[in-house]
Amino acid sequence: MTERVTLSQIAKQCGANKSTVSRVLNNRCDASFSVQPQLRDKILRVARQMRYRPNLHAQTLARRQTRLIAVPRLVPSGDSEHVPGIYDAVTSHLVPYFREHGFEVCSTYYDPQHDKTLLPPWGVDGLVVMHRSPSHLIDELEEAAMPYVCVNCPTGPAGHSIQVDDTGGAELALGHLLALGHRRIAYRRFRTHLPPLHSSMIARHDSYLQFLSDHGLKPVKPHDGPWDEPELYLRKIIKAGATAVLAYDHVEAIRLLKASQKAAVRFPQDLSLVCFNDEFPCSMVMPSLTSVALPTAEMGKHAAQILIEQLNGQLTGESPLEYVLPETLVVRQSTVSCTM
Amino acid sequence: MTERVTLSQIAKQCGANKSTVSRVLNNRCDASFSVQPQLRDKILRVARQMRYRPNLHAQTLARRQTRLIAVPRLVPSGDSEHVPGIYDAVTSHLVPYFREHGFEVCSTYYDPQHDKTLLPPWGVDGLVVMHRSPSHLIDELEEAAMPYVCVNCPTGPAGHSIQVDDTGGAELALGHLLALGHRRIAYRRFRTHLPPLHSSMIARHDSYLQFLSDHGLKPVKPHDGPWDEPELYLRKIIKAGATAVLAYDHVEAIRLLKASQKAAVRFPQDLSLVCFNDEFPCSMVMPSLTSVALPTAEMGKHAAQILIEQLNGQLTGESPLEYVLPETLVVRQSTVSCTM
DNA sequence: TGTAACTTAGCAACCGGTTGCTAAAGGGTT
DNA sequence: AACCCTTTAGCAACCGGTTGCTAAGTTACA
Repeated sequence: MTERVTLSQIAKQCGANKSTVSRVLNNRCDASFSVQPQLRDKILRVARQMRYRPNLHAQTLARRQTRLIAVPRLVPSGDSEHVPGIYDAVTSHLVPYFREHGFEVCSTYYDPQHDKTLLPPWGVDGLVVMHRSPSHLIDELEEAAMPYVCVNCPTGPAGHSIQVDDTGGAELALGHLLALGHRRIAYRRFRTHLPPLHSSMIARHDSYLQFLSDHGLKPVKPHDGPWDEPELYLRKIIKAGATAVLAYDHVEAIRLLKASQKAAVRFPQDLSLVCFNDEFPCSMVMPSLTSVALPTAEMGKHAAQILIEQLNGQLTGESPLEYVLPETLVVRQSTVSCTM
Repeated sequence: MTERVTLSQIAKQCGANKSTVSRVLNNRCDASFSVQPQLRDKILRVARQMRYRPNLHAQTLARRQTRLIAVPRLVPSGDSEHVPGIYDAVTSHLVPYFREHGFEVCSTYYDPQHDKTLLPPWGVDGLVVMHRSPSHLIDELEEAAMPYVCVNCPTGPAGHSIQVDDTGGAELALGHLLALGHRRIAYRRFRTHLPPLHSSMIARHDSYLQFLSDHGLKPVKPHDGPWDEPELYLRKIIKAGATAVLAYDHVEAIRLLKASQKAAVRFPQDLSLVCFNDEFPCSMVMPSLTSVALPTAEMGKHAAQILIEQLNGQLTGESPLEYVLPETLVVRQSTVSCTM
């Protein structure tokens, strides 16, 4: 770390004591402290001249609070292509809100392979967790009494969380298809053989089954079990009479789009397509994708709000908050009336 | 900040002095210090039992170094859709490398609207800058003698940097088109009326002009000046006889793809398409995009390497390093032989 | 037995701020 | 002039570690 201007240096310059300088710069003019305008101005001037920037480590040590929020980010393992989820969207809404309230935000990097904690080695006042994390890591947060809020991922027993209503989103999407006359609706699951990485993998699939059952429809196979390559999957569901597909996310949807040529399926004429996650490039592909938008702005804002309240001690004693935010449907070109 | 176990508490538990505990936990057994195995083990055991985690702020203060690297990230302004560049790809390669060398990495958020510095308010040992930043911010880094390395963006007079060879990349792309028989090659500029946000906007365009000129070809208008909507742009270049397009980035390319229907152009039959940035979803759109891949892994690794060497004082006195890394061409479906 | 040399561990200052408490200076009143 | 109150500002301890130096205890050797 490069050497910086310190309080004492400023104090010496001004012929004052560093405690005075500290109080002036922090505007600590309570009943027990005051300065003459003359000295005050001099201190402020000198500090600006010397480009004084307080050492946050020292401040943290003395104040016992950092006003720093960590947002752990998953380090992508291996050389897999970076596929964007909603992390960035939510984070970008989180940051300004925290800043308005005097908190800084930093992303830390959590590598499931190596890291044994979500907590950064430097102190923070709180965390916003956006990835499903091993429960012992969440437990650790609670043991350490570290304020945190989970966004779109499972929380611990005492943790507040922001969830999205995937069931409602699925209903919007499926209702839309139903209204367009579709009766044979398939579900395209997430691209992995691994056990569910995220609760949405279960929620979206379950909601699919529930909705169909509620409306007297039968699921189109395959909707679970082993993962088929896109082309094979399309052939299977077409054979099974599907006229529409609900995809786990935009990436799956885009892969289906791509496989359509080989599988001799035309979107949307032969098959309508809806997906979760209205993120790039949903609006830019051809046909543009009808998709369920997660309320990323709201998620970010509420998460920040809850965490700030926690930090201000306004949420003690209450039972954990769980906000469930609605999703919305953005209709585009990939869904059309059923012609079958 | 929640209260944590401190050195002194451990020391008291062990009936030892905190300095001894500190040295044991940090394995400081130089010539001037040693402990009996018995005490050593006890300290280690108690520390583990009490789940001791050193306070990094205190350590930083005492050691005068943080072993923390900041990677500023642009806060997207307004509600614009998050469009991924290569930031994430590079960062994900940066992190493991730094960690292997004992450094932690955090992303900080830089908001051009409000922030007057790239430096986070807490101390860091160095920065990896990946966004074109106002030059006075870079100057500030140099004045503060803060080690930094710029990746794919302009650096200050004394700053090391990692650049990519956009000219080479353009030559690969254009050479590929040339080999396929294309002679009327258009260039699709970045989607903004603003002055160049990034040097690549100039470099790629210039390289385009240079290559054509070198090979006795004429640019297809419009390749600069006001930005046209994708559809209008396509109509214009088709009218001008274009058989291929080089796009500034994958987002532009995808937008062109989308506009093709309205503009009555077929990719790749009527128009071949190459773009810079081989990122999601280049391989997943239809037709998949022939694209120039930036060496994100290499960029991350070299950036980390240079910064670590700087931090170790191995790079003093030398003139600034500038690594220029080659780009590679990934040929996919969007480019075919010219049939005109 | 005295002493040099080595091992083991503690003292205390320091990193750069913050803050409770106290002291000095200034002003007003009796 | 003595006294009290208020304003102004400094002293010093503290936050939780790190580290140079020193002290106590052991062993080795003359």
